[in-house]
Formats: sequence, C-alpha cells, structure tokens
Amino acid sequence: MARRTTPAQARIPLTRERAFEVAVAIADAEGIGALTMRRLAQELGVEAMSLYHHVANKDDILDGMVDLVFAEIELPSTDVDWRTAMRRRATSARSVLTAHPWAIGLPRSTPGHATLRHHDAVLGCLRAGGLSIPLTAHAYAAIDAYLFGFIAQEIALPFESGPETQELAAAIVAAMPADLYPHMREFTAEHVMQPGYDYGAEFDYGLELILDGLERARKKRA
Amino acid sequence: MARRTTPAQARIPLTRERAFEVAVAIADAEGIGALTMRRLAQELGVEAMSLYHHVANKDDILDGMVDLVFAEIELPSTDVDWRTAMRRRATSARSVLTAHPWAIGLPRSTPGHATLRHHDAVLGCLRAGGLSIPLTAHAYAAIDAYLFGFIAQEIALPFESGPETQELAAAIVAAMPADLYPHMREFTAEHVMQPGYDYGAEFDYGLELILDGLERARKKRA
DNA sequence: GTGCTTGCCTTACGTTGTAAGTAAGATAGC
DNA sequence: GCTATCTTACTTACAACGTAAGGCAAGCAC
Repeated sequence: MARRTTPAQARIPLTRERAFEVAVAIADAEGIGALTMRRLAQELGVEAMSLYHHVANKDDILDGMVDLVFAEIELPSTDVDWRTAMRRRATSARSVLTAHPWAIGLPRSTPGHATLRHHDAVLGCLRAGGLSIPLTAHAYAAIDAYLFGFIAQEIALPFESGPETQELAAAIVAAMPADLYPHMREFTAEHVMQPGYDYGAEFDYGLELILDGLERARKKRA
Repeated sequence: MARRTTPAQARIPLTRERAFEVAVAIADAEGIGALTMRRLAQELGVEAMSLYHHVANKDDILDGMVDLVFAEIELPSTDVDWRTAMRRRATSARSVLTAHPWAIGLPRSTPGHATLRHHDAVLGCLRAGGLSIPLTAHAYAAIDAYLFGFIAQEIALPFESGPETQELAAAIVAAMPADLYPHMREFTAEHVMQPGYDYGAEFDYGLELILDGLERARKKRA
C-alpha cells in the first residue's frame, strides 16, 4: 500500500532544497556521520529510495549541503576598503563554518551556485580595491588558503577554542613523555597556560599579516 | 581449517607497522576509498579479522597512516636561518602531501609520534630563530594554517596544477552562464589563460608574505 | 605430558548506498 | 465521463562495509 504516512496533513512536497536543508540540520545536530539516506528520508517523512527522485546520489546531497553553507557566508562588499571587506567576509566564513563544522571536511566535488558567486564576489572585491590581476591572483590564493586552513585547524582541535579549556590542552601535553617534545612542553607551560590565552585569537593576527603584505604590494605598484 | 594461505614460504608476521605501510600503499595507488579492512587484509595475505589483533579499529589504521606520512616530511633544521628552515619544511610538506593526497582530508583523531615530533621541531626552530614565545605562537598558527590550507586547496582542484591544463580550467569557466560570474570570467580570460600561468606557483608568494611579515615583527622587537 | 599465550581464521550481524521494479495519485487529451 | 501519461513515492533486494564473538593451531614454560 502506498499510503501516506501522515494522511491527516497535506504533505509538503519533497524537493532538492528541502532535502538539503534537513540534511544540514541533521549534520549540525548529530554530526555528518548521522546523515544516512534512511535517516534523512525518515526526517522528511518519506522512504529512503524516494530521495533518489530528487537527488542523483548521496554525493549530490553533500554538494548541496556545502553550497547551502556557503550561501550563509557574507559576501565581500565593494562599498568599503578592500581590506575591511576581506576581514568581514573572513570573520563571517569562520563563524559560519564553525557552526557547520562538518562542511569544511567534506569532499568537494562540484561547486554550487552560492559557492561560485562567493568566489566571484571575492575576485570582484579585490579588483575594485585596486589590485592588479596578478596581485589579485596572489591575494585570492593566499587569503583563501589561510582562511580555510585556519578554520580547518581550529575545528580539528580536540577542545573548543576558548579561555576556559586551556587546562585540557595542558593536560594533554603533560601526559606526553617528559623529554620527547621539549618545545611543546615549554610552549604549553609558558604560553598556553598563561591567563588570557586563546588559540582562536591568532586568527586575526595572521589575517592582518597577509592583508598588510598585500596592501604593501599594491601601494608599491601604484 | 586454519591453514596458511602460502604454506611454502615462511609468513612475515603481521605487525601494526606493516599494516600501516601496506594501507598507505593501497590508498596511494587506488585512493582512500579502496582501503577496506578486507582489502588490506588480502594484500597482507591474511583474513580481515586478523587485523584486529594488531590495531584497535579502522580509525586506528587511519591515524597510523597519517603519522607515517608525517614522518616523511623533512623536519625544520636549526642550522639555517629560521625562514629558510620554514621554507624547506613547507616545500617538503607540500610534496609529501601531494604524493599522498588522501592524507590531508582524513579525520585527525590522535596525533602520532612523528606528527608530534614534527610540531615540536617547528616550535623549536622558531624559538631558535629568535622569535619570542608570543610571536612563535603567531608564526606557528599562521604558517600552518596557510601551509595546510594551500595544500588542501591545491589537492581539491579538479585538474592537476600545471601549465598544460589551464585550458581545462578555462573550459570549465567558459561553460558557466555568461553573466553570472563576470569576475571569474575576466580572471580566467586575462590571467589563467595567459601563457605561463600555474596555480601552484602562488604557493611561494603567500609563504614569503607570511614569513616576511613575521620577520618584520621579530626585528621590531629586537 | 599439561596449560598458557600468541596469531590467525570462521561465522555472523547490523548498517550502509543504491539498483530495479511497482503502485497510487495528478494531469491532459479526447 | 474515460483513458494515457507523468510524477511521486514505496517495496524489495543486494553487495560491501566495519566489527563482535568465538575457535583452532602452534610454540613455549613447567
């Protein structure tokens, strides 16, 4: 019997977009490992195989999810200084990807519309900011490598980035063989354990380093 | 019958290390997707479940593989200028991780000995180069974020980084809706398509940007 | 000899993605 | 009205996965 599971209420028709949204919700709540075709279907009030009428396969869903996340990231504005615009979009990307930590580790196959538009806006912002095309190429590669690299490292940390959990980090290092890693030991004792330490705060330093270097290069050419 | 599969030759006893090495070989040759417990066991002339006498589970194997890869990366030397040392280790990391492209995308759970020793050596190199502890923290975070971020981006490219495949990149962009991504279009036409373009070459520019900024900060304090 | 340890194998289970086929309702043409 | 077709969802089934539980054989200690 192909009877509707909830005959009382008119069913919201299944669409790609709804599937992506619910998939994101599952991954956010329980991790990407909890996202199976059956689980997603169940959450949509549908059987697993019905999903295949709207998506090609699971990778298709993962692509759609990543694009949905990218759509959340603030596009760089061309109304402000290019460095300010880059700073804002970097901060936005960091907060969005931290909220969806599974997204950065997903195998990226085909970029979606939001992803492409995002990258297009970044290029446009750099050009509008007065960077030459070769310098734009340098900036684009450097900023994105740093941005997504930092976020990936931060997410991979075994503890939350924050002041109250430095003790945990210290405990991890303290549990290591005493003289094998002397510099990590020193670094932990004299820096990580110090009050006010916050790994996440390093984000801004590195970003400014790159933006300053690029601005210097831009001025030199002009 | 617990008969040996190759009774003629004395069997090399199974060890964690041998399992890791063969696992790396499989992942290198056929991708990480081809690495299953059964396949690995077969390659070792053993049944799948025998592996569990030497490793805890599959994640344990993945950890061991990553550590094996890290062991290949050249440690930064303290005999040369700290920037030279960082440049060399970055170049080494890039070539090693490009040779084992599956490694950078693996979920990192517990770092192994080689990984820890590597990070310890990096910290030691920076300190020996005259960077203060806070500046070492900045440098460590910035360099690694950029380094691993760039490599991840490079590996995720749908084409090999190299001069002869820029046409493919151009074809991808050319297939996009005409006016949706104007800056990508401009960038491709006026830069990617130009002779001599090589995305991989951006690696050095960004790295120098960061190293120069850090050196400037070091000098200012001294 | 007996008993313990080590190393490997056998069988089996639950879960996964998805191929293939089918059936119910909606819509269009007459 | 009736039928043909399309859309949407369901059912069944399968091969491949990680791994739990237990068994058999060889080597060693005594």
